[in-house]
Amino acid sequence: MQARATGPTIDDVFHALGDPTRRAIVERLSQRPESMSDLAAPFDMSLAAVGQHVQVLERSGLVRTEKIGRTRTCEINPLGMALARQWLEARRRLWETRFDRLADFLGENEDGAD
Amino acid sequence: MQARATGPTIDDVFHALGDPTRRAIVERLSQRPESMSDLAAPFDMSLAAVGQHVQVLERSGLVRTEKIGRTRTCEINPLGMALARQWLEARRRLWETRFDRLADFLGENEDGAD
DNA sequence: ATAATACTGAAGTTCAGGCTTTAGTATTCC
DNA sequence: GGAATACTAAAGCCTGAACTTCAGTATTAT
Repeated sequence: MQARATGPTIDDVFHALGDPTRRAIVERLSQRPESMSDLAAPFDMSLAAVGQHVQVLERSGLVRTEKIGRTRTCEINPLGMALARQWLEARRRLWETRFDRLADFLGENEDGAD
Repeated sequence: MQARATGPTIDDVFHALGDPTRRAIVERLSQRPESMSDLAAPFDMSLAAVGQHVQVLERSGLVRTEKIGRTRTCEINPLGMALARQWLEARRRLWETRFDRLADFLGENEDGAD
């Protein structure tokens, strides 16, 4: 039955980044990959809880994991970050072109043009 | 009593962007400023609910509003977007330098290059 | 002045999501 | 083999946050 054939959505990404613990995990993994236990150690919560956060991050394309033997290693997945960045950039383009049009409008009605 | 003297935090911004309705609001406002009512119209929820979302967006620095007469006009505030973008960029720099160091390591142990 | 509009505040309801605990499974060590 | 390690799945608890409704204020229109 192959659920979740499609990749992560923008909603997945921003929902994942909305939680401070998950952002902290992303920050740590931005520096180096880590095992589940090492990753969980500094947090004031159970290993299981951190595991759940990692699952959310994985589904959102922000983290990639691989299990070797009995340890699972987690590392950053650029895909999720790219999705987030693209969304922000797209919005920025929109309101910047709005400002440009405003500037054009002000510009052509200024001075002795025409 | 002047609460909230300090500006919006990263947590405010990403929490705000974590909700799909609020992202939809940001998308609309990226195109043009709108009154509360106009903004709320297309959403399948009460005006009050949209108003609450706008408050969250305002506290997070993603939206700016101004009340003139009895209508409140909402528009994008670049500050929040900038905060989000900065956070993403900072993480990206981290793991990219990690990759660079890896590349350097591989490079210096390869071929005769120096 | 009265009515209509455009919000705004407050209180209550509901539910998703973050956490815990417990009980597993798979792997490595001795 | 048995004991320790490293997760993982499942169940339940609990809080925060999203939404509603309703009542209230300020502004504009007639």
